[in-house]
Amino acid sequence: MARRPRRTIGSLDTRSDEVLRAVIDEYVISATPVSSGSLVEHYPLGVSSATVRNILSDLEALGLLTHPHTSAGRVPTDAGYRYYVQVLADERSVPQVEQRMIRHQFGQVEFASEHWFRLAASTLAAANTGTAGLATTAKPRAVRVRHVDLVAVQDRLALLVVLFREGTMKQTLQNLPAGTSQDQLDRVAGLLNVLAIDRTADEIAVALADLPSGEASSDDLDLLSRVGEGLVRTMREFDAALIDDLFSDGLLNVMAAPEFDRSEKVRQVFAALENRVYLGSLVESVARAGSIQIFIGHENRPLEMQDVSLVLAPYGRIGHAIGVVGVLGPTRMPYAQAIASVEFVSGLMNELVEHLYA
Amino acid sequence: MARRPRRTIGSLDTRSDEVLRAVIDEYVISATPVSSGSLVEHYPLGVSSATVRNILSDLEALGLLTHPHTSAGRVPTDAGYRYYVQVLADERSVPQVEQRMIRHQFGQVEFASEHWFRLAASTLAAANTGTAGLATTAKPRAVRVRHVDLVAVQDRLALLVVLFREGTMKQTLQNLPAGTSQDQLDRVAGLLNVLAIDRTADEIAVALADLPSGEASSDDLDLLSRVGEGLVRTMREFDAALIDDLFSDGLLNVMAAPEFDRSEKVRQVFAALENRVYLGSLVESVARAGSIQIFIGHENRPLEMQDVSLVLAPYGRIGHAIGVVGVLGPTRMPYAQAIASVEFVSGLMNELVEHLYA
DNA sequence: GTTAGCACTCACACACGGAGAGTGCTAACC
DNA sequence: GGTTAGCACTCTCCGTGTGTGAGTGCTAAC
Repeated sequence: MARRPRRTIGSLDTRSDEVLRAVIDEYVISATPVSSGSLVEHYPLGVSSATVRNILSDLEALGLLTHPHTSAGRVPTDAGYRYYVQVLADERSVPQVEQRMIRHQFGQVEFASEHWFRLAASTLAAANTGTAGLATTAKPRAVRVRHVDLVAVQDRLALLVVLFREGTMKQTLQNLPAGTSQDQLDRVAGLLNVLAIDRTADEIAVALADLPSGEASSDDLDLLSRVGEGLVRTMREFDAALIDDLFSDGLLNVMAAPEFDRSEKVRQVFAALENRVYLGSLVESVARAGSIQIFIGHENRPLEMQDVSLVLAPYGRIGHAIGVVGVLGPTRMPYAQAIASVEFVSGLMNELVEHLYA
Repeated sequence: MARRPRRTIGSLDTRSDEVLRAVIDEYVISATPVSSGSLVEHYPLGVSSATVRNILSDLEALGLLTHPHTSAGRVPTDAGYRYYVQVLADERSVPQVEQRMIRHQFGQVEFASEHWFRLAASTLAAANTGTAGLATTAKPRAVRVRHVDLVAVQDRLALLVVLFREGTMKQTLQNLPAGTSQDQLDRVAGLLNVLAIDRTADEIAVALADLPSGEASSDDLDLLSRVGEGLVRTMREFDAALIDDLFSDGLLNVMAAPEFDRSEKVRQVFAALENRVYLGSLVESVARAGSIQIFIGHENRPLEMQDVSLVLAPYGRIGHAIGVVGVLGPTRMPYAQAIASVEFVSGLMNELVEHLYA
């Protein structure tokens, strides 16, 4: 299972790889520039610190590492992380014990999708120190109606509940003419079901336009077209959104990272998360790729997000509803672990979705 | 309309009041200790800085102000803010123009309650610089069923939709025996409606226990008691929660305040907001009081919240669903303005709820 | 009671200096 | 030729010292 294309960036020699891996692993833990000395001390490189220094300066020349200042250790660049992710990261997986624990938790939870998303987010947050977990609901392209329901809430007001074939649902309040009875609502709901079932917003709009109108129309038909329009509006609104709902957990973990000790930085991250347009575009591209995608630091367009990385994987069924789960953290993030946990959780969500809407 | 009990704390003389008000007003703007000099310069106190210094030291002796250090200006204490809020704050109200604008926005928004809460939160965030807006959904004590619906989602799975008399709704997925038809679901939904309507969880549980059971039970009755149990569970869970849903906006504004420039402080605030237990207790006490309540700094129990203040007002109908709207900010907060905007928005929410569930 | 004057205090900003960490280079070594 | 020991060099960090300015508290005069 070649998860990621390996060696797409020309590989370095083995020892350089080893040193780079050691630098990144060490830096991810310590969050301070790593020196040649600490490398030979903590990693079995089998050479002296002087040799390591030579290698480090080569890696720096390649743009994979930098130097805060002359007498400081080395820090990975975004390119360094990219190389690490692409070539160096060991393909690990979530330990069986944890897998069982997580599966168990998903089993425990009330059989309702919102809980799953929360759980996915919190599982991912817990699985990686210093990162936040993200989960979007599975967002279909153009939803089709499975079932429509109308319930009187008050004299001039009804709740319109729509269940979509793709497994999500929406509800909105609809204004009614005065004196509409629940009986009439039931009749109209029946008509609307026949008219709307298995159809998209556009198709329903066409069907509504074809209704006999004008003089010959009864009260029921009037109400039908009125409620139908509300239905179409609701569906179009839903279709237009790039992300339906976004659950996150562990943002506090991210704030705890030393790179975010000034609240100004934290603000940026939060502001970025509220930037649904960019997140939407990421979801889009992850869905299109159909596999786990990693966005590192400056690879993110918005300036506010150039200090963070995201590891995102799609779940759901292509052509149907697709959502994304993943983690967000500082660029200094345990990528190997993050990749493993994101892949596991997205696989799990896949199973759940499959099972639910088979 | 005596909104808050005035002069419950023994009043100082007029001039001391004026100076204290000036200190607080100035500090809220500048966020730096205010000196006697700047007071005489910016406020029409009609006395010299030496006199002001005397008054300041009196106010400090009373515990209403402090001193970061000898040669610094004065800073209000929590007690100072309390006195300000209780006695000094001018009873202002939101300007007519803004009121109209806000009403207009509420009118524009889709007639669905979730939007209102979001709008309430963002309105409150926008109305006060440096504070966040909060809104909880109206949470009834013990909900009663208005209508129940069952929709097949998949072979062994149905969506149970419950609409409560109090105006909220819940949905959950229910496991079914294999081979259950929508027809049967419709019949059972009919039975369940008869059994559950206008009843609380406990009452429904009793009614379910009274069902003819054992050998004589048909498939429908089996399914009814099964789904009924799910309904009771859902309702009990909902009843038990202190807060159903919490919307917030403008947390970024709070982070921008100079007192929160180190992310450690910000973390505390966020952690506190995730402490639903404490927030629930606040909501409880605001609901019981039936009027706007202010919680200043150390008046908050959790350590993490002793640097923030909350201004909260209830809305809804006592004995029915009650929710809370308000703002959260640093103790250095424009209280007069916050009070005005919170009272306006809670009034507005009241109107909306009244209109909806009259 | 109010105010001018003044001594006193203290944070803040800045410069200085030593210590320590870590590099880069060179020359010797294998 | 790659590897390594040795060493000079650089730069941050931290503690110390000092001057400056803001602001108070006190006193004595108004």
